[in-house]
Amino acid sequence: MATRYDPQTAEQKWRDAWDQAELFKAKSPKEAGDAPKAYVLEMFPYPSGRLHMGHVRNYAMGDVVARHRRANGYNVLHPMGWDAFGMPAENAAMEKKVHPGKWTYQNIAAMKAQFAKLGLSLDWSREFATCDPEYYGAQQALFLKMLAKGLVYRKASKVNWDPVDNTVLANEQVIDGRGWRSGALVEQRELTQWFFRITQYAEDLLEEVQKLERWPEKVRTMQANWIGRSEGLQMRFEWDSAAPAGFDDGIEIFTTRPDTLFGASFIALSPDHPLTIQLARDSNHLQLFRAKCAQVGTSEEAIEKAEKLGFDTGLTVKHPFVDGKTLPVWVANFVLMGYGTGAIFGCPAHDQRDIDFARKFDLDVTPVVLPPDGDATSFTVKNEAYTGPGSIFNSDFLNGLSIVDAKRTAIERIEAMGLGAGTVNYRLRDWGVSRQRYWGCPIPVIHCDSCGVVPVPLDQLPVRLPEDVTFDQPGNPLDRHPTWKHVDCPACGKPARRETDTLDTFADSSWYYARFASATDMEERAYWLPVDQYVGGVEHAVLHLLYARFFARAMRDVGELDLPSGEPFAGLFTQGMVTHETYKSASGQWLEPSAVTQDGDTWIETATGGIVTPGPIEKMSKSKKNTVDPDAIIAQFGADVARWFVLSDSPPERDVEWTQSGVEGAARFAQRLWSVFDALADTAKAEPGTDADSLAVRKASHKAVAGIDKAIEEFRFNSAVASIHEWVTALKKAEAAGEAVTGARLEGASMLARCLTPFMPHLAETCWERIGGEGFVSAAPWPVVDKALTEDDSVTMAVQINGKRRGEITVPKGEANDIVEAAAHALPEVISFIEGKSVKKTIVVPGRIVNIVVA
RNA sequence: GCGGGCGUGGCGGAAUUGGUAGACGCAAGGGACUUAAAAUCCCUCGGCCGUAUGGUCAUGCCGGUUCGAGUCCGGCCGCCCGCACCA
Repeated sequence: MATRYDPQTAEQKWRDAWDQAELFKAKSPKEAGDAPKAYVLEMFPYPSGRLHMGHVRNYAMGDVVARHRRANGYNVLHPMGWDAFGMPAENAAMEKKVHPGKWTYQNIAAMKAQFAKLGLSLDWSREFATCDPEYYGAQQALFLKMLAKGLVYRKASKVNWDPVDNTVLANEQVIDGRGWRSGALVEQRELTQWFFRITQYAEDLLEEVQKLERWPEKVRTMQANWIGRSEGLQMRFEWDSAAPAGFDDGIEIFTTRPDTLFGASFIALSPDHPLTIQLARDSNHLQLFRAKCAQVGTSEEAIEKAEKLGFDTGLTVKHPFVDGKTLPVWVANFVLMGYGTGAIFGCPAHDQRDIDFARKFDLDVTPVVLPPDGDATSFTVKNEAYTGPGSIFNSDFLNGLSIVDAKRTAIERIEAMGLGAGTVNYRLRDWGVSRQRYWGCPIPVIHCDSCGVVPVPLDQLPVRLPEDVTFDQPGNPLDRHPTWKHVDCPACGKPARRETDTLDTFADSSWYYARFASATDMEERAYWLPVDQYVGGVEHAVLHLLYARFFARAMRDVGELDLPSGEPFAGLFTQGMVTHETYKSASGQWLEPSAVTQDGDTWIETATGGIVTPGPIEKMSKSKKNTVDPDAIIAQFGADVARWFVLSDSPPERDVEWTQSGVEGAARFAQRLWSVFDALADTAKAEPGTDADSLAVRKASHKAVAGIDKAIEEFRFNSAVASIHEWVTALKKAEAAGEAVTGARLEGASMLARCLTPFMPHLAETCWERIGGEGFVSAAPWPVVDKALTEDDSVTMAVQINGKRRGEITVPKGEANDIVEAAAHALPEVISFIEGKSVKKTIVVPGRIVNIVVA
């Protein structure tokens, strides 16, 4: 009598059993012996308190890899923890009057319970949260080591300041010039901030990222662009007019086009350039101009692009190569202080921004690059700069040179004149990490009026966050805490103050992978790192992954990590999002999927019967209400079905659309899978037969395993799922073939259970048990493929005439070409087709195709 | 503007990387079983012509290379992502 599979009882049972057996605990290097190691890591979650489908997909993928590696004999480390510092906890504290720590640990407990239901093969013995004092204490020690090594420093810098929340905002937290939370106009403020010296590794970070072959090309490109290396010349223009105080040597500029120096017609300073600021002190006009520049927001690129603003300072500088030639010094809104030196020379003929500026303010335009087909006497530039290839002209000693040669020659000349040198510039800037927040890692230094910045002695770490804090007013609770910041200077003993800024939470996630490997043991860290397979969202392509690469280098250089390459993640996979159709009610409100019903081609609101408009398919989000709660899905269908569904249809790197019918299909398939094993439950053990039917079944099984194996290795889980579907169909068909194939079916079922384990581990265990498998299938080795069974002795080849398929022949594998050719020519459809025509040649591609070419 | 990616049935997507296009799934339609439903099973399912064997068109569009192109090359069109006045 056929039975049905009940996920609710089975899933709980197996999870308990796995826990008891400590099945997923990583072995120490010693215990592992000769087994190769595999460190499989998914980006750890922020403990929001609710699991969402994006988590399910992310962790299901990592689990497939981890379980597959384990079955293939690897010593697997697959840990989990919590990225637990951050603003949501402080927001909750303000809104719900609950301490951020309490709120966070409650969320962790709730989320861990949800995680448990997914049946992930995680080693929870290494769990930590970044807000654990042990973790952030270790991070503080690391910070101090980096400080001693010069990798951390303090400097004054401009920041986005929210005047209502009294805090610094990250660039991405500023939306249309306003704070994302308070809605207040963000101010630019000069504050002394802590910085990580990430630019020290700019060259290395750029070079090494190109070598990470198991990273997506897209991410590597994004990182390279972010680092933004450019080669050029940094030089100074000496004064023609009297030098302003403090700028005696001239103006430093950076250019990537020293070949166009003879086309220079002006110098432009950033509105934030120190000289601009100095000049503005004595000039109301310039002050007003600077204010006007500041008004143009950081967003709305289109508006920003439209208008070039300029202010003539009246100062002039000398052209380095042309005696007596001078250039006016302007202030221009399009020159950025944050790149290069904050000053440029303008060559309007060959730079679009410069030509826009020159035309507006009526400045000289002298072309110096002649296009390959251009005529030196007639070539002019109107309103469009020429940025293409060509040779240099109108340029004295550079005339006739290629752009490349002219760049080199110009740099050499400037260097000889002592005015500058060829340099490399990076877009990447040092990482500002000071945050005026409570719920983050305290920066472990003390400010003393006598001694300056004094590190907190190591034996006093961790610098703990105080518990008794209030969130009833804006600003940093650490700063207004009555006692916390008042301490004696560790150096001189006089009263001093703690640093009240905390670290950017990106710091916490920049080294957690090393902590998972071992809290303290450098050898264990060296054993596990780098992470063999990292899995996470592409939204972290730049920031998190760049910061983590920086930290790995910094840890290496302060002796915290034995990792010569400095690369923490050898393999990276970025998975797509989970999307869902959106629904809007007649009154324009977003509706949850559970609140609507499909009625033929139309949708109605279940409660009211109102007409519902289905909207675009978008990433699941609370604001659009197009979310599906994993808990509800697990309660209805089981975790295996949820896992199966998010891996089944779409390629892992692309988005997957969650649909009700799709998940129902997955549930149907789970029952179908079960029936394969259920039908074999009471069958006596039997060896596979050698008859044709048995052989066909065995071939289906062995081919399927080979395909699934390859698909998993290549991160094509959807293909693995398709293979399993086909395999199951073959095994179901074989049920009708009688006693003779029972042995082959049993062999297939045993292999199938093991292949199923990475995807539907609970169902796989139940199936394994049903056919009398030994121990846990989660601990069973991957099935061994008999190569002989994956190859057929005969092959069907298409027969084409002039590239069009006209028939097919089946020939023994490896048959000689002339025999294959003869067989093709003997086909009735071929004979009738080529009758009366002359055969020019016949192409035989062994094992694939025969193509007969006729006139 | 710069950089990267992608266009295949009603839908998500396969296609051993130049060799039988549409695997597998979803949806749809038809049928079996059933008093009925659920569940399950079977069949059909790119367009056009044809009762059918079959023919023909077809992988965004145009062209090229090749015995052979979804795949390679050139040019368009469209969509997505990242960066964006980076000198």
